[in-house]
Amino acid sequence: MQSDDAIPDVVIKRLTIYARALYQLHASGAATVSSSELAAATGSTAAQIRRDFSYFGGFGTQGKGYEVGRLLEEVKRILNLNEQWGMVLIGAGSLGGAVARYNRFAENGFVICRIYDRNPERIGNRLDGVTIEDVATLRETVSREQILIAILTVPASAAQWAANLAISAGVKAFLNYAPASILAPPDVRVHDIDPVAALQSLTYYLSPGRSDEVEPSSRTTA
Amino acid sequence: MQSDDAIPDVVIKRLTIYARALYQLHASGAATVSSSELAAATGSTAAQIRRDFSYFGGFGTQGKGYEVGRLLEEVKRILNLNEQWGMVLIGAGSLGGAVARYNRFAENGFVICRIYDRNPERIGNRLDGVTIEDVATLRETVSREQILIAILTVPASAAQWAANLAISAGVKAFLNYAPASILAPPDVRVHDIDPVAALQSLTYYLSPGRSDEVEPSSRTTA
DNA sequence: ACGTGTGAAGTCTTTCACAGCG
DNA sequence: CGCTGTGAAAGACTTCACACGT
Repeated sequence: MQSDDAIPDVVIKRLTIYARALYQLHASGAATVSSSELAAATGSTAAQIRRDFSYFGGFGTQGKGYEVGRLLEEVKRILNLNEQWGMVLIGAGSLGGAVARYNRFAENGFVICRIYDRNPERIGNRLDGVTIEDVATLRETVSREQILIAILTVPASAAQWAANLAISAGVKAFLNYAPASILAPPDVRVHDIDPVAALQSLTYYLSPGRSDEVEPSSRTTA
Repeated sequence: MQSDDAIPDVVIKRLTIYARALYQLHASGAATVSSSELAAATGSTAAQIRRDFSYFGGFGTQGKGYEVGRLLEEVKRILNLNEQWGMVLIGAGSLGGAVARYNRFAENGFVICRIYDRNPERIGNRLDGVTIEDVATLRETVSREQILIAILTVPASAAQWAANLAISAGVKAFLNYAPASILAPPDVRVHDIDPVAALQSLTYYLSPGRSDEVEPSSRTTA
């Protein structure tokens, strides 16, 4: 009741986008950036950016803008990006394999420490340098190592089961690649990555009837 | 068209989640579903679901609920899922390879027709049965074949360039795997998939220093 | 009885617009 | 001056709660 200054989720999401742009600005040697410049780089608006940073007190200088290095550090601090995060990958099929080999995780401080599967043919194999273990051993190991993040790359039919197991081991955050809704208690956060769902929401905005042998009479112009 | 005012984007996004649940319900033989049952299956609320469908006129029967097959068909119609959508993949590196081999696209009516790269060493190779072509030929082919959807799997530094090229060829929707913000005109829609950004917004909610740091004061809801 | 569809209310988010500071 | 930070207004979305059809 005392500090109901909860930051909206959507602000946190935008912070990650600002961080991405600030990394680039920093690398390119820019010293300062204004809210309108950052807006142009991220597809946001200047007012939005100023409001977003004002939730954390504001990091700018009037008349000048924001100091790029300082702002990036502040964002990293807010998002807890100054430490390495250990993660567990559940599901070592083709999707799990592709995710395990995605270099940007480790480059950004997210390290896959453990990989689990339930298929005996996969257990014992290595994937990107990590041995695939029996998912039956997940709870004991993950809770002992206090891993808080799990990546779900299991079939949809196993997703809730795997999530429940991870939650019972203390996992508090999921990156869910399974095409299924995960039900979890409020202190556990789930971020879904479903490329097919993403495409399906894009096609809503496209008029039907293109490609194959459609006459060139119907076009979009939306 | 049918609508007098625009449907919120967030409603369209939820429609894809409802579709996922309805597919499963339909496959499991369920004849009807109530808004509260669908809410339980998708992590939404009953009122939300009724409101969402009411944007399209409402598909239910009072006292009974929704007929699963009918509702699924309505959602598919709204989202334009009754046709095959051709897509172009730009960037045939390791990420592009993984995306090209992701089976769920074709299973859901999204077919990668063309694959482009700018690297001569890759051009001519095949990826999941499709020959990698020189990106210099993209504009001519994509505009002729009226492909409206592009998947971007290029490095961040090439993302805007590739997007501009695709837009000039008539592409109206992007699934953007590059960790960069794409700037596009308002009639072009971009959906970003950035797993690192997703993790970064998850770690905001995790207290840093997981092996110690048990602050008895600050608790999230349990 | 039961569960939908929807005005109305409530809550959350964005945008405006400008005071104030470097 | 230019640009931030922020009250206030506007707008968007969610939830409530109940009339109504089956």
